[in-house]
Amino acid sequence: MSKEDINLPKTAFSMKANLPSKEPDLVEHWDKIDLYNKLRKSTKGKEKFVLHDGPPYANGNIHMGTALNKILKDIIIKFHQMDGKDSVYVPGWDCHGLPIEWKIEEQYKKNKKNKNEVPIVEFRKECREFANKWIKIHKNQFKRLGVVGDWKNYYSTMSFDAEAQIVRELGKFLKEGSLYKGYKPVLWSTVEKTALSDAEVEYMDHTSDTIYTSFLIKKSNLNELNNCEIIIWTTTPWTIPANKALAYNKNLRYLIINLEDNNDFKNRKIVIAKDLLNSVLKDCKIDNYKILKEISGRDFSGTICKHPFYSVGYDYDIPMLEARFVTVEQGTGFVHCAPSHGPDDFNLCINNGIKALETVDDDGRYTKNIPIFEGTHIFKANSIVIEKLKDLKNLLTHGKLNHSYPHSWRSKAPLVHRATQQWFISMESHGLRKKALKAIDETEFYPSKGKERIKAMIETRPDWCVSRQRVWGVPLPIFISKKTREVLIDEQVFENIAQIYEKEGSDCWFSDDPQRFLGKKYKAEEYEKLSDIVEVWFDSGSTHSFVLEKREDLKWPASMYLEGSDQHRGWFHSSLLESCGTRGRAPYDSILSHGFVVDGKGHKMSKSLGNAIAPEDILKKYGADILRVWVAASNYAEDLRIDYSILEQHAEAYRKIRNTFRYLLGNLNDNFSETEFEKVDLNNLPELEQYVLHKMFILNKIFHKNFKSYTFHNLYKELLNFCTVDLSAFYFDIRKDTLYCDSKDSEKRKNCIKVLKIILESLLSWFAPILSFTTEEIFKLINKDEKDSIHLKKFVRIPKKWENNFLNDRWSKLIKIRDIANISIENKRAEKVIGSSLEAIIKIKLKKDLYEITKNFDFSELCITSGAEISLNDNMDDEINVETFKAEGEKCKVCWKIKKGKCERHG
RNA sequence: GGGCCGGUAGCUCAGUUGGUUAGAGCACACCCUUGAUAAGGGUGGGGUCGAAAGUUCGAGUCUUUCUCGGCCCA
Repeated sequence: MSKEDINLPKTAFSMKANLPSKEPDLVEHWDKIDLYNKLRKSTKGKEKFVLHDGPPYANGNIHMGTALNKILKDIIIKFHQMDGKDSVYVPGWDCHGLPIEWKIEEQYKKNKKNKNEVPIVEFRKECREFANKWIKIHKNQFKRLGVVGDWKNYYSTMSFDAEAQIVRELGKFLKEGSLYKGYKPVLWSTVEKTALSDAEVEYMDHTSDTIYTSFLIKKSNLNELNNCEIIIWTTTPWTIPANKALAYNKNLRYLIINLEDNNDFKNRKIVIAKDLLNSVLKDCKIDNYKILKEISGRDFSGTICKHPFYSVGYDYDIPMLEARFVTVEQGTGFVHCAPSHGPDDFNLCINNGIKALETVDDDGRYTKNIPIFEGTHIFKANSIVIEKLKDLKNLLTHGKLNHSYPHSWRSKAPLVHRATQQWFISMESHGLRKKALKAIDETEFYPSKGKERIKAMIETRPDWCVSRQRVWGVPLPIFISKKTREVLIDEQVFENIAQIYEKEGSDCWFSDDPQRFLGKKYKAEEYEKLSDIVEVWFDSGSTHSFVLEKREDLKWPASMYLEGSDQHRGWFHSSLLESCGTRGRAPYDSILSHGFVVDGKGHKMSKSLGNAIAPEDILKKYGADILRVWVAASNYAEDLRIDYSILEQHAEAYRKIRNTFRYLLGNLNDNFSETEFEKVDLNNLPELEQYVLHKMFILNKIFHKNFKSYTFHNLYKELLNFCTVDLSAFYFDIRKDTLYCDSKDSEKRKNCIKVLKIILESLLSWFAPILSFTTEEIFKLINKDEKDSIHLKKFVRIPKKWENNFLNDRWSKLIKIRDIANISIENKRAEKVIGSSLEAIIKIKLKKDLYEITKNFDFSELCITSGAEISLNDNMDDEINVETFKAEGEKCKVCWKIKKGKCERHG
């Protein structure tokens, strides 16, 4: 007998995966066979599953987070496709916005070009080209990960039809009346008369005037506070005329103090934070005083003060508001709030129903909203304000402070926070908040905690500011009547603008005659054309309108939005508001959010820590399928850890799966044909095969349950355990004897081959969404049709009749006996009595119940020994007892079993 | 600083409404095999469930505090 006479496995499927070099060929293959359109044809007319792509920003190479996001999307899309749905995926990109503007400006700086001398249209053209360049790069990076989608017909927020639709969407808010003009502080340069972004700001030393001034309490819930005065400290005295509120911290302790020095404040009662007593005493040169009472910050709740200029035209209430940003680092433990002149102030005030006003004009002069001081330039106002406070006996002291202060990077002039005209979408005027909260309730969240997260944000968020004073974006389609100062609201105008953009994009807004946009109905000279652009969250929040609604191949609402958990405040949020405002419901049925990619210790990845891994490096070292395994095996509901040792572990698991396939292919000699599962004649199969089919029935059930709840890490674990525990260590090990040593026409062997084919077909379909490359590699090997793909297949349907709980019971008992036999064999092996288990025979003693079930069963096959005897023994402590003995006799040259006589199979 | 979420073997994950000695796979150690062979099989070791306190007959599971980490906000 030689090796040629037994049926050893043979396959072209290599043990070594070589993924980094093989995978790019498969990407090319999918391109060549036009897999995406084939998929569409294959499920044409079927129920659609639309995972609407959250557009990544077209800027910079992809990182692990992007890779995770795209792979997870691809896995889910493939799952639904193989489940029989028409699972459509149109990738998209977010293109407008500041980061790209910066990049272009940086290039200008390098080339010594001045942005202000470049026509806006030309500048925007460069931004557009920049975005296009990155879309191309991203596209290839995503395809390399195995992501299948409509790469030829992707969407972008800068496409002409997108820009047109964004105008139409804004028109809806304008028409409804929920888009209103308001004011919000931005960093402003009075020299350049322009708003500046954070990146254009330089911090330099600056000497500011400081004042301590007082606000008389008008009314308080705490009796002792009546007639007391709240002291504030500020480095911007010129903002005092714009004061609208005072802030305190409820967790601080405060003191009521009676002042007894001989000056304006003699016998006046002031309030300051306890921790700041000494610094206030020192700054204000207070020598004689008396502490009257210590109170809690909470006591200020409901307190109303008077403005220090109360008597000269500022006769409105100044409420005291609770704010966490109040600290005891410096000042008095109270902060004066001018909503028009500070972001903190603005947010606190808006949350308490106090809106910012236009208090200072473009040049830096007080407007008519500021009594007494109208027309005064704010940089000259400090001394005037200080004088006035002194006159009114409300100034404790004033001084100078040298500190770091924002300046313009260009003119080096000091900047101010100034409320400028902005455009807001109201959360309340047309019930947007209510609609959005209802929509959240009607949305399915994976994991479920996402629902609470977004709900809490919607409940408390202020009105949505949708305007920006930049150039790279969709222009706000707003004309204001020069006469009435009213906004022009006419659907025909919006539609006219949209139609122009559809043909040529939105650049023309900045270059063309306004009359073009107004049409014949209105005269351009009577209107002022806005030059603001729409903030980019409105762009991406509108993708559902110009992608889902507009495209024939998609549907509205989407089946799912899937992004990182930060998007509860981002895209999930803006899409919800946009859609609820215009269509009254969410643009998605479900939301899946994933955690962030962190390093092996759970720390965030950063360049400075040096713990970041680039997807590119993983692709080079392991291949995309290993990355896909990492995604599938990780619990995305939490943060996902990754480092090379974790990847190595997953690569190890991958090898196990690969070898499972190799065993199947080897024993089938790469000859594969699909099986009609329903037609499998169970009664003619050996029990072991029936048991394996039962196991597959159960696995299939678990598989679909986990698919339904999108818990892929559990699903993957079940598949892997099936390969390891049920196949490799059990079924495959036992059946090697039959496969290798039985003749090819033996019924038993044929039945085994039949089951191997079933397993191969099933595993290929189950693994295809995850191991997209490897399953395709195998599929190409066993399938003649070169234009076919595993991804065009459906999940196997496991017949209900494969379920066999009787066999399951029986075999779990048999396996228990096998486990005990293995321990016994291992003991003899340790004693060096035997080596291979085929050198052993086992004697099994069982109590009556087990004996009755198993007495006719051949344990030598199950335990891979040369012999096995079973006997009844009811007088044992244990239920099962197994003894191992060295097998006596001749070793069969074919099957290696040791028999006293001739081998019954091989003579 | 605030809000939300999380911490179970070296790693990835299970752990029902609180109820036996906390599970799986991988990794590790030892052994076997050399007919899945840069593979395969067997056996085994390994956890004070982030820490402390509390509720309870009983806590990985409930409560509080602390700690570490993440996201968002300031």
